[in-house]
Amino acid sequence: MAKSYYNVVETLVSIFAEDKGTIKILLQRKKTEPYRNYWIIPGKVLSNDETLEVSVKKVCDKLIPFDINDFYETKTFSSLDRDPVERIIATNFNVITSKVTQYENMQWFDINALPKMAYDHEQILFENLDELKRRILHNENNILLQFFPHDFTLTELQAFFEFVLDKKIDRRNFRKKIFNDNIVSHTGEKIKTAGRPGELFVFNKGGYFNE
Amino acid sequence: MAKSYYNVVETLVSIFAEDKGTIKILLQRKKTEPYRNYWIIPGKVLSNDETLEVSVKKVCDKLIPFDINDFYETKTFSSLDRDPVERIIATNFNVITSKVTQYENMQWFDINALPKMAYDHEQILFENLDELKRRILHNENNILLQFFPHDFTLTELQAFFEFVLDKKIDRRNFRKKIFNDNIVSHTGEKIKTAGRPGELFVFNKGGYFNE
DNA sequence: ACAAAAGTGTTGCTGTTACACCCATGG
DNA sequence: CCATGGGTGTAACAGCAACACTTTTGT
Repeated sequence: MAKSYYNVVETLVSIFAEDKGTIKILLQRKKTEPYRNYWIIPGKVLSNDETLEVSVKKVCDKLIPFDINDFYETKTFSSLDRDPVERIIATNFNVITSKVTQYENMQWFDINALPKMAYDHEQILFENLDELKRRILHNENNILLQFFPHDFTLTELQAFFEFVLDKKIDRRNFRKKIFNDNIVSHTGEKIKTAGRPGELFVFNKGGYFNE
Repeated sequence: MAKSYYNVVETLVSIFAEDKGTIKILLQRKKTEPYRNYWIIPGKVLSNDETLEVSVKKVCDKLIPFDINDFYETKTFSSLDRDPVERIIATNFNVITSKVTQYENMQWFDINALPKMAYDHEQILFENLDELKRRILHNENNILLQFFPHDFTLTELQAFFEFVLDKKIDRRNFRKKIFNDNIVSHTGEKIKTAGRPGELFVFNKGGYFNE
């Protein structure tokens, strides 16, 4: 390949959602060689008349049945051999959504139990999970509201935090902190569970953790 | 311009250094139109046989008289009109170094007193200063050691923190925290100042703040 | 001796941790 | 009445904020 100043650029869109106290990611099964039947982060090659952000929106429009209005870039990957065929520069974006009905050749995976992934896509994910967790713990950009657009019980939310922190949290201390930080509102509604019904809460729009 | 999947990509390299308790950035004066005599973040167009990281190293080699071994990407910018001539995708990297002798057409600027900058370069800087400050306050990747490879007094270090936080810090509390977090070592050396000489310290290699 | 900057401790406040029992519901 | 999960308070501890005087050097 001749030296040139033109490059192929792609966006990769890592789509995350909360599911039963865990974080899942939506991956796509690759149907062609190379890496046939491996899983990939969905994406799209960038044309020279669109921005990365427009490209991300287009990918989301194909995969998510409602509008996305928030996402963020994590990193750009440019190794010469990340694609065996030609050098493609990949910029990864993270999107948070609700876990929605499934699509052809797509599946939600727990981020702790990823399938065999093509190219450097597992690496790309790994390099961004710590940052994702940091954003969750600090509720940056109201990311918790993106994970929980619906109402939820504090037990569900606690399970999610325990997943992110990978450790048990005391129930009383957790509730104290949540109420103290003023990030949730009472709905008065209850949800039926196997035992005593739990109260449902929603996230405040402007709520931020201290710091 | 015809639609194509080939893009021009450039690296921009924001070079920071500590100077008398402030953060300075090394900018380059543009000598040609457009934006003649405006200031730019130094950079370089990427060829299809080099990675972004290699490109960053090449830029640094031209501008800094010693080896750089640490830098990090901040964000990729892809607006269609960020360059009036053609669409160029820019990935910005941050480098921390020591403030060294000056180069032709280059100058160190206080990050709070930037000159007239070309293109979207001021925007690119702004979008990354908060993150830079966060890394400093948490000493991520031993970034303080990169800012202070030499020895320093606690008064100097405190001035730097006050600059980053944009507020006064109590001297006693500051020293308590620094010693508590175990990130500096005594050298026993003193430096002459206008009053009582201050002790010089160095950063520990493995020292991290709590969190 | 005085000017200039470095060095040093204590107290109150605030947030975090650790810990165990009662309550509401369904079967 | 029992099984299941939800809801609640208090005490010890740690980190953080506020506060002023003494020490070392150069002139």
